[in-house]
Amino acid sequence: MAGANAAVKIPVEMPVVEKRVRNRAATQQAILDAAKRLLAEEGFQNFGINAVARGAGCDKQLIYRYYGGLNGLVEAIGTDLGSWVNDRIPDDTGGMFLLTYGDLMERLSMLFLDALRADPLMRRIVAWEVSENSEQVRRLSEARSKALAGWIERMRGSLVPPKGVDAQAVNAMIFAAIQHIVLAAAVSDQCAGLTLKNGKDWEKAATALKRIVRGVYG
Amino acid sequence: MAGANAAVKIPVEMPVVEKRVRNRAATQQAILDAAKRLLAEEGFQNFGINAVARGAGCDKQLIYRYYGGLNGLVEAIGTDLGSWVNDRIPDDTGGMFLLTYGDLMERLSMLFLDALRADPLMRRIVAWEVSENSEQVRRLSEARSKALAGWIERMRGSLVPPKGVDAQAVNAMIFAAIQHIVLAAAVSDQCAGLTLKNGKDWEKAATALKRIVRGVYG
DNA sequence: CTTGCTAATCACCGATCGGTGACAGATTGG
DNA sequence: CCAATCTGTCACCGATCGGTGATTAGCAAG
Repeated sequence: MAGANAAVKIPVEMPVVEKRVRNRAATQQAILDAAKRLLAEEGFQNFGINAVARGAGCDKQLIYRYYGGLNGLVEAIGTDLGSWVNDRIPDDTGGMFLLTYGDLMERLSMLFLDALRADPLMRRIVAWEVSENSEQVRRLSEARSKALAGWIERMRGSLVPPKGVDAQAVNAMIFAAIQHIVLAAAVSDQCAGLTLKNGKDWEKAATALKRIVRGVYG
Repeated sequence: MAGANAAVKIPVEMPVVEKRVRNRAATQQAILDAAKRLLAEEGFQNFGINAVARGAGCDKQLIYRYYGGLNGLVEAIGTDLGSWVNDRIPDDTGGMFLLTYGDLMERLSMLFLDALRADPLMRRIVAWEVSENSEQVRRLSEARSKALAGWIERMRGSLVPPKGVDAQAVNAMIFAAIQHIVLAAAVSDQCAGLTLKNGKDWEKAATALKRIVRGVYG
């Protein structure tokens, strides 16, 4: 820039940027936050040590020191994931009385659909899960599925699926449908020819989903 | 290995590797084949100019010359995709008489499920679609959905969905479920707690899928 | 054989990647 | 006050990335 001559010897009296305090806990948190933010906003494609360090505004060496590298950092994200899920998906029944297994699954479907739509980090992780099978993503996947299974179990209460229906397989299909449609919509606003832009589109999707659930469980 | 001393001065009389013939068409095809193979086997993560050139056993410069770079190459893959789909998914009804829309959708679901399970390239492309929104993947996505839509339209014949059902939305859910469950199984042999390893597991998944279809369309 | 044309290769560029060793500044215990 | 420890920064490494001239090598027509 102008005036960048070396002769001036002003000792940078007070650098406008406030000095970074020496605080390990805060730095660790900043790194973790930056990692989650980066993963949520940019996806797993360019997720690496350098990017996280840039995002956290610190040296990448600290990531190695405090988390033992990217693997450890991802693991820390996974640990966070548990509470994350429990914070974002309601545990109660929303004031409804779930009388039948169909009631339960309809409600679970809607809650999961909305939660996933509202959670970019979780979406990126799901996309990562179906794209790679590294150690990193396996850890994340495990944490996610465990948290999810726990939530479902808590919601289920004492309700049991009707006889003659392989509920595990059917539910896997339903959750798979939700995950894929939300992922597809997040990147291209559509899925299998169905436009998913505004709330009205999502209303149609939700209705179709409920119809599917009711078609199986009544 | 043994005997690899540098003193021997045999002028490599006849390098075992046969000399590459000067043949533009063949080279172009080799590049395209290598690209498809790489994408199918390694995924889109490490899919790049250098990797394709290595796989094709030629210089990357030729990819720029013949395809105008990676974008053009991906476009060529997309063009291939159309015939690819039509080759791999049967157009007939398998000797069945599809009397109802439910019959049709059940058959389409099974065909699509099997086709996707058997086609690693298509799987990688689907995973790519939900992970990124670059120009490249958009081209591929468009080619895929167009080929798929054409196939469905051809199979549909004159059958129409029952009144009172948003078939477009429901079918999007069904296809989303198939895609996600196949992708998840391909990388981790499971989906939403459902194990998907052997044929028996897939039988259960197929049954669940049919039950869902029949639940909606009867 | 010579002359063009073109297929194909080589060499190199700057940028970025993951990873590491050395060092500087602050804090703390003795 | 000194020394050890901890936090943070910097410089550098080799490898790989996408991308681009310049060059070599084979083929065919004259």
